[in-house]
Amino acid sequence: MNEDQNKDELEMNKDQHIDEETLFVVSQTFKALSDPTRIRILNLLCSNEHSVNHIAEILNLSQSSVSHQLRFLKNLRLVKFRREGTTLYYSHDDNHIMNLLKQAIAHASHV
Amino acid sequence: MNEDQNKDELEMNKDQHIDEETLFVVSQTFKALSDPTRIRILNLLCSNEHSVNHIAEILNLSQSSVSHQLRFLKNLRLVKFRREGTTLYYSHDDNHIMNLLKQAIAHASHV
DNA sequence: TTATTATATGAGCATATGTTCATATAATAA
DNA sequence: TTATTATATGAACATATGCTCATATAATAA
Repeated sequence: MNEDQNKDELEMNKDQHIDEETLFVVSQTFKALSDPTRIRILNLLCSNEHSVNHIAEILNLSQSSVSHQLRFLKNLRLVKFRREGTTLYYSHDDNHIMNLLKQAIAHASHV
Repeated sequence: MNEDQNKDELEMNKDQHIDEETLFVVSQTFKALSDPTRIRILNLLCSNEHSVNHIAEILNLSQSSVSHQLRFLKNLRLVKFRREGTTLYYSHDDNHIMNLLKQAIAHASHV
């Protein structure tokens, strides 16, 4: 990572008008992270890939619900999957957003 | 900031069960950041404090809508205000969350 | 006091969201 | 082929959300 570039970008957007597209992407991204089920799924995929049924079992959710939420996350390119026979193994696909989630969890867990 | 402590905290929550309270706080926090209107308000408060009417004028929103959203943000302690006569000047009140927002905007604005 | 200015609030409404249920699809095995 | 396993999908439903409108409240001025 280039920390200087990052710093400049943060500075650039300081109190500046946000264009429509950026506003939409940011709101959609945070919307993805605003639901407890999706947070639990992403947190589970933080380190390892998991199949749909495995996610459902571990988190005590219905297969349908997990599948719906994974589709949601995949549309935003936050997760990806690989196939092995009839099984799909999902994993996270956006290190930057996963890092935001980790930061928020760390921040919240010691409030 | 203590980067080592931060790193340890991130590591600690890696692929670990999130307790209910943390899950709730994290989801609420991201929910606050998931609405375009609230993002625009927080972005405006990023550097300077502003009165309710000023926010409404600049962002072309109704006074009522801004007031409702500010109440929402204040309940989550993301903003605070000071009084001057009949005017309330709002400002941001959580550097960590503001930083998450800046990161997301920076990330989205050069996709 | 009354009037004015700034903000807060509750009700109502249209839309969005997350879940369940039933069923469809896809890959593989028999 | 048919059966099985894993996953995806659409409809329906209950709840949540964000806005507007009308009005209430609070501080100050006249």
